[in-house]
Amino acid sequence: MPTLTAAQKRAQARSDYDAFLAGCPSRRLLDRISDKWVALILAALGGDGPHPGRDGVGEPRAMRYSELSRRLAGVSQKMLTQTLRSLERDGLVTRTVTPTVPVTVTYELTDLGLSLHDLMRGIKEWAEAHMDEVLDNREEYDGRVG
Amino acid sequence: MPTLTAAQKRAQARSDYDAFLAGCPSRRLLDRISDKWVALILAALGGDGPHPGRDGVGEPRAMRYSELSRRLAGVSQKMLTQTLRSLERDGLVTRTVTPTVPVTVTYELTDLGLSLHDLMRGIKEWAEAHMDEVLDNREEYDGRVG
DNA sequence: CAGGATCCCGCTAGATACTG
DNA sequence: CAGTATCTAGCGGGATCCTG
Repeated sequence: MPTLTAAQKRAQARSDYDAFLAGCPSRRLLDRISDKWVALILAALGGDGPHPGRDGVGEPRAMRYSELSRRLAGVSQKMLTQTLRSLERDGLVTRTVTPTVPVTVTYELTDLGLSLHDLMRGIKEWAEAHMDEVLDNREEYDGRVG
Repeated sequence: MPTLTAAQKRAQARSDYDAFLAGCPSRRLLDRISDKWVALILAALGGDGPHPGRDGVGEPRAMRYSELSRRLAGVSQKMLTQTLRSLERDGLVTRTVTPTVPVTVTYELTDLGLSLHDLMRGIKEWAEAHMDEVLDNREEYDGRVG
């Protein structure tokens, strides 16, 4: 039997995935990554956000748990831990434990996570950039319909 | 007093929005658009998905309610209607009622919606393209952690 | 055809308390 | 510091019935 490389098998399988189909695994994956905490965690680890003198763009970097917790204002420990675990399981972030005392845990994007971040960053920035336009649209809609 | 153009006001306001902040409106907007139904509706209206002989890329087009309902396999009327209303209110899609009998309703992307679609399409395609990789990662993680 | 209105269940986010 | 464990209220979301 002919041996397929991983890349070949992936190319083969890719055409079989369609998120429009209810039963397709990619539908569930899409659901997982369509999450505000995922978007914000990837953005944080990807180095987004206001940096002094650097106009909101930074390098991907490792961040500690508490650092993330502070950055994602309002996130509960539960959601942060839970989302990080899910991302780790899917291979989007790595979790590194350094046996200091107290223990130090850092999270970092994998290459796979970085590839998603490049897309997700756009979403977050879109939301911030078009906020006013959306607000205007809502006002107009509510006045027209409401 | 100096008059600001809409573009200037938007540029001014943009720097005030930060989805990392819990109270920022853009956080809620990010939450709204981080939704699998939003991703799939935009993808559908943007002309994504398998087209006979066209390798999954199509033109943006108007779609009827029932058409969308069929395309997004497994979506309930409630979620479809609800999501479409939200998108309409935010100015991402237009809703056009044609007084035939029975009535015909079509949805179409606005320019704003189209701009988001360009980003969202990437997410859906990412999920489909990297499904196998993620599946492998999960298997490895589950075996390692158990 | 394209929804509106209701009922209701399940899961999940959030708060709280505890720990290595 | 970086979580785990537990509990609960709330609502997301599906099912169902109805209508212009």
